[in-house]
Amino acid sequence: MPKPSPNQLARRERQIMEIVYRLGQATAADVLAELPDPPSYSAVRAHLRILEDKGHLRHNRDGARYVFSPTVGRDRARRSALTQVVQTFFGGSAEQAVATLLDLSHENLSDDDLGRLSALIAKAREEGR
Amino acid sequence: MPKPSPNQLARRERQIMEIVYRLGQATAADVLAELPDPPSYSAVRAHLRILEDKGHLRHNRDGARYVFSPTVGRDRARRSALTQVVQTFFGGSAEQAVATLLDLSHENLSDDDLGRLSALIAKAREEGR
DNA sequence: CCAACAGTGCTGAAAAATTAGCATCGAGAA
DNA sequence: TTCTCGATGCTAATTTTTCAGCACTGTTGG
Repeated sequence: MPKPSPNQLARRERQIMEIVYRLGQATAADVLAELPDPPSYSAVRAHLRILEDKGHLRHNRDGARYVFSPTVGRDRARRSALTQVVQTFFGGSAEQAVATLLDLSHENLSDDDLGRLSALIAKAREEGR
Repeated sequence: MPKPSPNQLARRERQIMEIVYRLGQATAADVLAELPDPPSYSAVRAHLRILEDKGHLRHNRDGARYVFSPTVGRDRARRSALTQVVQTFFGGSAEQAVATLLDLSHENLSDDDLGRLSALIAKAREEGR
């Protein structure tokens, strides 16, 4: 089985994968509701089936319907996505990425949040030496 | 003029945009060299022209050839990309994203890097209160 | 000046993505 | 049980993406 590579996905497929990642899990109806320029219901189901074939999604039955979830674990998907962005937009500099992230959402970060991050960095410095 | 929305791009178009973002600017030959499963030279040029039509790229002449660069400024593209990832994979939690980023590349971060970040956080805490 | 070369614009066609329709199956209520 | 509603699997057709070829233009070195 080939490893799921999000970069190879077509436009709709990618949109759907993002929705499923964002929701954690989703039915065809859920996806349809979130999709921009939504196509028909059966079109969405067709995509879900294809994405399952390709190994990006799997489904569990819930009564009569299928609930889809990503095959790649949450944490791994997160790391993969961040790595991608850091490479593409920050020349591989994680420091720059963190700096931008802080600046980007400093209004949304509470003092506690910042405290925890500060502690994290301190710990990293400890381990680094 | 519609705002360039990377999420609407087709597979090849997105791959090409990522290359141009990574390189900062690029000629058709540059893009071709970086492209996986590379098509013909003229195919790449066709894509570049279309991307320019769509408003994602612009070009400057350099002697005989065109050098393409993104229309969206570097900083804005960075923020947009990070926001996207934070929303999709971290439920909007920038703190979690930063934490993952630190863990992800703590091996690549020098003590100086961490020091700078620490200062950044301290500054954010100052401003926040 | 004037080849030789590298780059461009455009067009038409092959390949892939995207979609809707239809027949079927299963769960739950009466 | 049996009917009904909602969900599924599949297929075929339209639309979009992707691609290569060709004729033309500009640059540059001899």
